[in-house]
Amino acid sequence: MTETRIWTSDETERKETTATARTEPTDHEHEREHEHGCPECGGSLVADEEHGETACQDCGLIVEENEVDRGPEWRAFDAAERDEKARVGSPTTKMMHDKGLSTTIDWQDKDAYGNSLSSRQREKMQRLRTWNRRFQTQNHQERNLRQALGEIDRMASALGLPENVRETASVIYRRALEDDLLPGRSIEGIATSSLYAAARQVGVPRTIDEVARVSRVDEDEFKRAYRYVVRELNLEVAPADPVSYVTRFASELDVSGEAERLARELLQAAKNKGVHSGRNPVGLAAAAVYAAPLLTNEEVTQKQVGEVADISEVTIRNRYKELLDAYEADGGAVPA
DNA sequence: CATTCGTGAAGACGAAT
DNA sequence: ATTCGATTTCACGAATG
Repeated sequence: MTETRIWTSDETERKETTATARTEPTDHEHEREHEHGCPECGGSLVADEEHGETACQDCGLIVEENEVDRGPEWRAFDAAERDEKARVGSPTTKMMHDKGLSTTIDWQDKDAYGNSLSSRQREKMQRLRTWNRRFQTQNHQERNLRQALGEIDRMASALGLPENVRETASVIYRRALEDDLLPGRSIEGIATSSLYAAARQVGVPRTIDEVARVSRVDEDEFKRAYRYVVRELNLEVAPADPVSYVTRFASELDVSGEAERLARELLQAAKNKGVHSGRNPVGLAAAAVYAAPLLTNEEVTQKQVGEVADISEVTIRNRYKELLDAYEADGGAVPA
């Protein structure tokens, strides 16, 4: 059996039609590829930047999906060489909905010049179409993914979350998609939930409020979706560690490093005494960040802490006493 | 005057029925 | 689906500095 070379690049059709109606001027650093017309009907192509796809205005054919353009990693010195090299893809990543690979296959058994194909070739095309259809039935899901991953990326940036959180969020979202959790739910909600869960799993949690603020869904829907996702996916999301909020709250309040260290100790003591169970971790962190400066004679009001942590003053009051008690009982020397 | 503290009513949530 | 228990929040007033 002869080896079939599937990486040949000649399905790249490059009709040189005059530049068609682009809805917007080329505003990105890199030049885009679709100045030619639609291969299906010849209609003009429209690049939809938001969804990252290029579609035909007339027949709706999606010519190129997932245009996450990271720029070519090659150089071409003339047109021929460009054609030669131009089909290399972007690096694949889980953050791209189809890892950058997708194809469209015509249903007609004709070649590019309109001639009929041999039976052998027809058979081959049939096989290819079968597979392609499988991808296309996933297409609506892929659309979801594309939009969702974009959202995840946007929110993660807004929250200053590192790359690995986005990757994790992508994985979670994919699982949700595969398990058919989406029907009846909003993409936004699930995407937001994925990100929130990912942040917690990776150990850099954000509060529900923080996440909800950058999300397009309201907080209630977000929470509902989150619980749903966690339950259905059996995600093991340990209660957030209060300590992981301390640094952020402390720096926003400009408390001393000494106080911040003390806050961690308070929380550690609380954990040792088991005072923390059932309580809102954010509340604990807030209380610690309020209590610690008191012990080091710094000025921080409940109100200030409450604002940066989105926790009511009442809760801080209730918590920080418990923290101090636990700290004392745990052997910490409490300065008067 | 601002901040802290305590209280009861009310809402939200998870677990159990 | 409802009920129950615990937690959190809100609103208020009192005490403290």
